Amino acid sequence: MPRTSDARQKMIESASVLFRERGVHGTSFADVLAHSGAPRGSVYHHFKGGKTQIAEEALRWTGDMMLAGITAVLDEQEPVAAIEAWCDTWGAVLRESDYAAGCSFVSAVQDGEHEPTARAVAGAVFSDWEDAIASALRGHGAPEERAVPLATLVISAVEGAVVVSRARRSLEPLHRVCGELQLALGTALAQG
Amino acid sequence: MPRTSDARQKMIESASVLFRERGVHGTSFADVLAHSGAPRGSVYHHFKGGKTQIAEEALRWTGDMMLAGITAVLDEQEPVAAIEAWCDTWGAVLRESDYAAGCSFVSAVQDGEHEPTARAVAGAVFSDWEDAIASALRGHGAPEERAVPLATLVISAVEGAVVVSRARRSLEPLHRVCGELQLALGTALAQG
DNA sequence: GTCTATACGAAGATAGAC
DNA sequence: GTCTATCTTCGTATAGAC
Repeated sequence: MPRTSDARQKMIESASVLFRERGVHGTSFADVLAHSGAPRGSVYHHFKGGKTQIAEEALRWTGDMMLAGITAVLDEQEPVAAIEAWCDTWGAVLRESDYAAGCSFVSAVQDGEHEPTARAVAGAVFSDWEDAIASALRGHGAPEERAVPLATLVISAVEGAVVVSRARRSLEPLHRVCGELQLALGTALAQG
Repeated sequence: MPRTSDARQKMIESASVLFRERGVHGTSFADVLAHSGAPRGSVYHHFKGGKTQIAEEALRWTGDMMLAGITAVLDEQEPVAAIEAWCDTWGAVLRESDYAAGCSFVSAVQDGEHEPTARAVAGAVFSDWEDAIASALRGHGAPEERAVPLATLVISAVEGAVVVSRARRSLEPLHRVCGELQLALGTALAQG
């Protein structure tokens, strides 16, 4: 017999997947229910705050998962190699979804006028990622005053490249940005 | 007496403004009419293709305006200085809108599952910008094989930085990315 | 805890008068 | 060319039965 939290967690994970493709504003409860197979009557039982609440929880869950992935790569590889690992992961997401999926947090920012809570979560998630990357850069010889700016550059450039690659339906923009980012970061680390 | 095209052009320009803040999917006809003051009955008279058509035309108009701005800066300044000019412009947009406004084309990509035409326009617009920037970089000593990748990096990083700055309600991410982009581009041009 | 039914509003689109 | 009115669909949210 399934525990009561199973349906709830399934909805969160389905919302996470759908937000990647359609954004928060573009995803309806019907979409989440169809994708998760969760019972229709349980939505407001589990999420009394409605769409705002499920969006907030799904985005936090997504952000934590991605942060874990980012730190796992940083624990095993040099920063320059880590960039390639992240871009490869994004490339797989784009290819396997035929460019339908992207980053939930970019969508959350765009949808912020309708869902301010989602935009706030995106801000917190970006900060978490930035902290993790800046910390790793310091540990690999980056000049102290450039650790945070370089981390911001990496996040911004990769997120932007995913957007451009989706628009063009090609992995080329992502590949190019990956290569240039590696060159820039390699130069900065060599100077430190 | 106003020419017939006045109301039509006003709707396009209003849609352009609203797309920056709410995206294509998040903007309704009512929003466009309220913002433009255009007569309600004229929507389907001017745009028989409905929302898809007005979105396509407004995005093309926006993209052309922005391309003109990009090339104007490139005609007057060195590439490294041009980056600062673009970031300053984006900073003003963010500040004056209290971080409500961003890039229409990022939104258009996110809304692409509902509005595929809008995503296609975004892809074409990004290509136009890339061509203009790559051409200028070639003219300022960039190695031939890096002109396009560097142009893609500039576009991706700036677009990503605008997203992160909106999420965090701070100009800091944009400023940091601006500085790091200038360093990276300066190094690359010196090598050429 | 899950169901059906339904209220309520928003948004896209159409019809026909002026 | 612009108007009002209306149709339809969709999405959020609630009510009450099982």
